[in-house]
Amino acid sequence: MILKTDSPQNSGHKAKFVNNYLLYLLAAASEKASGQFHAKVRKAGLRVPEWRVVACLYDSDKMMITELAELSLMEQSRMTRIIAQMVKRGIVKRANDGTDRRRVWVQLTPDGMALAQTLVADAKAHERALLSELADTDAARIKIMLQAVLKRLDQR
Amino acid sequence: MILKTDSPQNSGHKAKFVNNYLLYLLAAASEKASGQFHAKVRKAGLRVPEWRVVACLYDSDKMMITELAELSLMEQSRMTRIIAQMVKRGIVKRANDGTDRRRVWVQLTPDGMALAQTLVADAKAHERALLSELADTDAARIKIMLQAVLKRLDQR
DNA sequence: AAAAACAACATGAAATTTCATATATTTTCT
DNA sequence: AGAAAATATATGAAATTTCATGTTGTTTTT
Repeated sequence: MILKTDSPQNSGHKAKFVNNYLLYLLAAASEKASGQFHAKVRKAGLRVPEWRVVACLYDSDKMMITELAELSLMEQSRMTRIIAQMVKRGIVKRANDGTDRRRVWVQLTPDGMALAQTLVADAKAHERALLSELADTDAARIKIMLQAVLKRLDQR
Repeated sequence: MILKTDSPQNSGHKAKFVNNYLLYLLAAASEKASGQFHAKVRKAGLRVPEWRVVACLYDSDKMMITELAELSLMEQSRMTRIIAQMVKRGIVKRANDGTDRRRVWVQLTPDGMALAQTLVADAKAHERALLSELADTDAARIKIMLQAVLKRLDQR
């Protein structure tokens, strides 16, 4: 019986780390799944962080800078500047809070809302297509699973 | 029978978009799951993109800039500059290819390798802890699922 | 009712990132 | 072989991001 010799690259049988590492898989899945849609976002004239703001405001109609930052997974000072730009471009507006004068409420303008509706519809369509591609895999239940993961992560 | 009135915020029964949107769930799960470990990375003196390089090189011992960029989910020009910094700090070194003079092979230095070993061990421990927290959920199978998703995404 | 602690947002300055494009080298095509 | 296309990396310049900290306003303590 003839034994195959390992190729030099492989001689040690060391299992690859990265491609089997949860945090990498999550990051890679996120990046690659988002790629296509983010191209659409840019064609609509928004950058990804701005799209996140728009999507958040589509759900809530007004949010504080801090809330937007947390939900959009960004730092507050960055969000402040992103909002400033979006105000200039007429996508959102800022409003004061009647009782707590520290707060800034951010809302979509009519233009912003139009953008939001278009892009959310696109996002839903894109998601349907993506999920249908995955339908025959374990991956079909991925959303439920990710929601469970997030719940755990938020609990700690 | 008394019917509850909706709170104003909730009066259209509009289902929230963001928290049920696959691309958001992926991004949020990735961010939040990584948070803790990335703090360790920074304590070890690396930033996240640098840790990614180190992890890749732990697996492969030499990689081209382009390969590193792709696997680390970054753009090539950014990777070029990150590598330049890491060379200065003695974490990696650059080497030429004998036949193709365009290529730059990046390798860990002994110091870099030591760092890699420590951090990969930490990463594995952190992953074990994370997965054990999720063990009683659907989420336990998340890695298999994500690998399936990535396979699909890479196929297109 | 001060003082202290906390919370929300803003901002300067350094560093990083992006985008477009340049340069050098190899491959492919005709 | 020569031209054209493709590949690998580098780089200038503008824009964004980060980090630390400042400011203002509110809540909690004592």
